[in-house]
Amino acid sequence: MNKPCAQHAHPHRLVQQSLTELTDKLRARDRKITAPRQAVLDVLRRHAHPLTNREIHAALGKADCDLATIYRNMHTLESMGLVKRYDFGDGTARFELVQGEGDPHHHHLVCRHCHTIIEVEDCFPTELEQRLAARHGFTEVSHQLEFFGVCPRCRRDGAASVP
Amino acid sequence: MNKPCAQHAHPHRLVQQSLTELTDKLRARDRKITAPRQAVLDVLRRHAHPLTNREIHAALGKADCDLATIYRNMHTLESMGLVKRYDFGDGTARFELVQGEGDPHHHHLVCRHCHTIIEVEDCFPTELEQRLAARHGFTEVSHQLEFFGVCPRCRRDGAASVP
DNA sequence: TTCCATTTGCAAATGGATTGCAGCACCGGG
DNA sequence: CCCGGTGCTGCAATCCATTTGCAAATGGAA
Repeated sequence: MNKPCAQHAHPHRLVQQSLTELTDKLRARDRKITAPRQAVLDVLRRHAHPLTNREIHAALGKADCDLATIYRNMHTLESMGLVKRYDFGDGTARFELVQGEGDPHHHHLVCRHCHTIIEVEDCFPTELEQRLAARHGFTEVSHQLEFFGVCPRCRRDGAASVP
Repeated sequence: MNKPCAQHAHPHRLVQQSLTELTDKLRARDRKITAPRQAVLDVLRRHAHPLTNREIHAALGKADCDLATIYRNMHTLESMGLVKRYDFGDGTARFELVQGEGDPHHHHLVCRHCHTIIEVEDCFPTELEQRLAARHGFTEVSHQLEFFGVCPRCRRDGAASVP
């Protein structure tokens, strides 16, 4: 709670939940098991990094479904705690599957040029968060933290990666 | 650099720069001193918290100018380092005047209901930032951190403040 | 005062996200 | 196994922050 957490924890977040498990979670919450929903969960399941709704939509092959449906489902899944929303400050939300109950939230290190994403297991702010809550009488406190920079590759290639 | 910084630092960020000083900064960077620009700076100068472009626009009284002009100027001022952009995750950017050279960036604690903003002087992540940069070979690293919660007043009033 | 690059106002265009609505599908009860 | 109600979906329209094209207006150096 006060420590820098795992130093060199999982370099990649691996798929840990089967589609069946995820489906069960839907069922447990009285949500209908629909094709679009399963397709979305399956896409998220096989990606280690946050995806935008558009990326999810593109990743759906033949299971294609309406973008609006994806937007709606992401809200649903988020409120159910199955996915977590991240904001990289570029105006589009990104979603990642939550790995079970005690999955501690994490942060990201994003390349400003090629948008490569590195998962960051460390998390300091929680401590600060407690202090702030106490000092200002706030409740239900949470925080959002992301890191930005230029990755080794983009630095080498010059800033010509993404205009 | 490794410490939690000031514990009970300035509860409010005060106006520290005169309009003249700000204007001089524009001049120093070969920017034209125009009415809209001065008006915007003056509005920011007299507000202790981040403002959205729309709020700035509304705050301009007779000095009214086009919203697009404000958007363009905020980009300019940001690239000049005169203002800093903040993202509270609600889809609209907010800007705050940077208090001179060594003004250490800071963060905010925002009420999810009434959107009250509390300036947070503490800043931990810089340390983590260094570690991340080193570990992954990233350069020009920066971070963005904001806290969210429910303020004492909104908790009392029930979640009826903002729909 | 003159000239030109920078700015501005206005209107149209973008792009992510949301919503109204009618039709379809999941799934518990019969 | 079939039926009906509630929840979902597709589609199109809409919202809203932000951006952009363009011609006219304006700083400010010569």
